[in-house]
Amino acid sequence: MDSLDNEKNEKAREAPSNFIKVIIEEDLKLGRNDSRVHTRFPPEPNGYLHIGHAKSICLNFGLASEYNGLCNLRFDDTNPIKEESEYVESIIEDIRWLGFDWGDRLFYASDYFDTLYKYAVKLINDGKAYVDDLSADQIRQYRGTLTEPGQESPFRNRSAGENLDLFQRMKSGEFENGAKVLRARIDMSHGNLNMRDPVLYRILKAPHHRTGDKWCIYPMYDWAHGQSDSIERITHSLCTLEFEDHRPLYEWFVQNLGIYVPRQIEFARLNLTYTVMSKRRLLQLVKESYVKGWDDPRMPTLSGLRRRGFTPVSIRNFAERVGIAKRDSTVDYALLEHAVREDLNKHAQRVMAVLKPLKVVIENYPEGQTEQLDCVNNPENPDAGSRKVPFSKVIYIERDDFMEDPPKKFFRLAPGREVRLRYAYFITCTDVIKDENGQITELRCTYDPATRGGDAPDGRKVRATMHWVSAEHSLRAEVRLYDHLFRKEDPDDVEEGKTWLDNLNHGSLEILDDCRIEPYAADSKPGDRFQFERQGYFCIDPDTAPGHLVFNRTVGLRDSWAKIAKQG
RNA sequence: UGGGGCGUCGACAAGCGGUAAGUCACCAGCCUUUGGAGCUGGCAUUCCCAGGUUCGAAUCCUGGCGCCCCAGCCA
Repeated sequence: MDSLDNEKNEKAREAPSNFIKVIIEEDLKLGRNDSRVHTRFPPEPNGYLHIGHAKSICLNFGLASEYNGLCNLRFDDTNPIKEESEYVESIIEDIRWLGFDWGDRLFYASDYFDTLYKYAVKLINDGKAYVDDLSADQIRQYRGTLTEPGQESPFRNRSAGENLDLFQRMKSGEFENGAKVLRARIDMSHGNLNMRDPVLYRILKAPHHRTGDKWCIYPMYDWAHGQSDSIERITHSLCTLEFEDHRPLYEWFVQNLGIYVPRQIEFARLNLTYTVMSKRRLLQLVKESYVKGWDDPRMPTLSGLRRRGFTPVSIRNFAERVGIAKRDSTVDYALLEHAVREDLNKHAQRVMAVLKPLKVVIENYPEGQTEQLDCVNNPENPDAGSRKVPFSKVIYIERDDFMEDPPKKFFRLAPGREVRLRYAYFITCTDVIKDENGQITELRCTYDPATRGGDAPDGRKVRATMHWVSAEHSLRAEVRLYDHLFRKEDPDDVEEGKTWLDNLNHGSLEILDDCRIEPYAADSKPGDRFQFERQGYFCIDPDTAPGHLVFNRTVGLRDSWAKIAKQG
């Protein structure tokens, strides 16, 4: 291989560029931040991580590794009412699973509560913050509107001494929830509402998952976030678009405090078709039992996708492919599916499983005989080797693989037609047996002993190759098929008076409890992944118990027959 | 006559004054013991619109139009 080819290959493998990399490279070139790149992923522990967070995680950790920098994990735990340690644990597990490592740099905004308090005192002393006695309602009224300026609070001009005293007493619990707040003293007529004397602290007599009962006042996110980044000396604070107009406020804080100024860059959050991504909505789906939990395989949560069978690599590749930009966008769910198929195709063990069994008796096959046939484990990877699969007189095939009166383009089994049983024999359907209702209960076929392994010595061709399972040797299994959680690409596309919940797809879960799988799967463990030949990728669900296999369908194989059938 | 953003193929997304990358989806063909995978080819004479600058504009200027975010003591 010449060097040009090498160069080409390298180029092809390179992660795509984006506007944030351009900014970072510019900063590096100018020697800013001593040429450090230090990012962070700052989740609030009030819910489970979803695929949208994965985009941000891959971005932040990816950038750090690409530029030999560091990425911290920091929990933004400033609201004890909504936050729980259950969530911090799940978040840690999910990020690790995705394949990222923050070394010893696991932080919490609550680590900085003391520092933040001191910063607030400094602002008070500088006449840049004050204690306000207005109620929440009054504060809202005084704030003005989008088009009209706000009005200054009557408490805005208290002396530094009085403010200090009041603030200290807020801290020690002297006042009730909501009685007072600490506000920054900026500009009540600013066009940017965030600059109209934002609240810094509120009184919240609630125990915190880490600081316990130590605090009666808690910092607002806006007050905590930028300073936390500053304290950690984050060079590039990446966040989503809605924080764009908070940036001037964050800069006002760190500049007036005289501390390190991180650079905030905003990018568009991920939206995916056929699902919802807001934590509020995901929480509602869980709480109101529209799904079975945060890790329901239909959920776009990382725990849901994991249980569904997605691999970390597939999610990382997906995150890379969606790109980073500032434009609001909604990514086609098919891109996510493509990413798993791509990974699983290369790595998943092939196995034969019949989802909807139809009994087939091979009349000329010797009664009581069993053969062990050689089957390839993964045609994409010769090193995966092969396995033996038992064949016998009575087998099951897929109901959908037989049609009594087939349309022109249907190549599979039909009366009088010959097809191949994968890795086994050619069989020809000789008889169709039905019950009193006319339902097909069984097929009679003959086989050609000369076609053992699936090749006809006389060179005769068949149009179809079908999967099968020996009735006597197969294992019974439950298989859960999943479809989109919502019927519409955009769940918010509703008629007057309806809500996104009315777009829930009630057929998103289909349970098949009489599936048959070849014995190879007998010892599989939760998380094991397979390709069921001709059908899709499946993984073992944690509900699996001894003697009761449960599979989740991660994603189906692309199905060109389904397309043809649909067209009629 | 509030502020902040954004408009490039059905969906994402490069492009940074030199004549529209790539990916998904889709279509056609080849190949095939998975109607899978793979391979080949097709898929924006044009970048929201209108003017202007320039030899040359998706890129620069002017003016429109459209979409998103902000009035939590949530993050």
